Amino acid sequence: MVAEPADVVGCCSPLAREPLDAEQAVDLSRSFKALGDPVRLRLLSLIASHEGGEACVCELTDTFEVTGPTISHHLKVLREAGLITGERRGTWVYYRADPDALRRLSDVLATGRPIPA
Amino acid sequence: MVAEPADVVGCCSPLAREPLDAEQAVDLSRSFKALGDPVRLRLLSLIASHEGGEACVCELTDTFEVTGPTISHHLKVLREAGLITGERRGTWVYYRADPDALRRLSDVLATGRPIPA
DNA sequence: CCCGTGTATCGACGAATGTCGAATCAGAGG
DNA sequence: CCTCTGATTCGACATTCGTCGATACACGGG
Repeated sequence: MVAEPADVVGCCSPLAREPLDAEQAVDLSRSFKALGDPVRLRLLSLIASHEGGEACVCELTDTFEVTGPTISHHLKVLREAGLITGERRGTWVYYRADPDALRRLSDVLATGRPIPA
Repeated sequence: MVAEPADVVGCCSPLAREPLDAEQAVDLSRSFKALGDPVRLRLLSLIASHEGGEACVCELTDTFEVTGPTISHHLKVLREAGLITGERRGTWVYYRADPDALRRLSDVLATGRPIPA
């Protein structure tokens, strides 16, 4: 069994407490890289802030200037980074954000502050 | 005067509260992209966790398998993303992490949780 | 003033990335 | 069964990125 990201990083390991080892860094950088594109960041935000916690792809496409295939590509990147999950219901596909994944990344960057219990 | 990132994003605007507009997204994605490389993530962590809150470039170079110019390049990327600042003191250059920048990114990802005061 | 050492910049190159149009797959409904 | 619509995959292309060696810059010390 491969270690989950959560196992590797731990629940409360801010970047500033101790140096990341190479493996942790590779793991985390994959997630941050997924956030390193404006379209993906907006997609994630649209999904996470959407009523009901999920959004249909058809609602996402109209917001951007890029084509459908490009949206699809970005959703795949977010999905493979573990930041969102997708589910098909009939004709439409709905995506929702993974709060645990976001929180994990947030905690890594939370320097200096005590981690809320 | 150009708006600072902190002004654009606000101090407590998580991704999931409301959709990021295009400008915010471009701004934030630049920072996350800087974190989207394993070497840069380890560099940042080494700097942030180093005693005294700062680290000399000479101490960073030995940790990695990459050459000096490459380290220099990654430090530049982190610097231009506003995540670290560099200062020359005599022969050596010392870098330190910017806690505000890290906290700002952390807060953006802190979904659902109340922001600690 | 000239080295020697620590950093940074430059120029180049292969690999990865973002984007598109065309083609394909998945379901719903005649 | 056929077709229409929504979503993904495929193949291609220009751009960006990470890396290196060579070179240039900044200081401190003989």
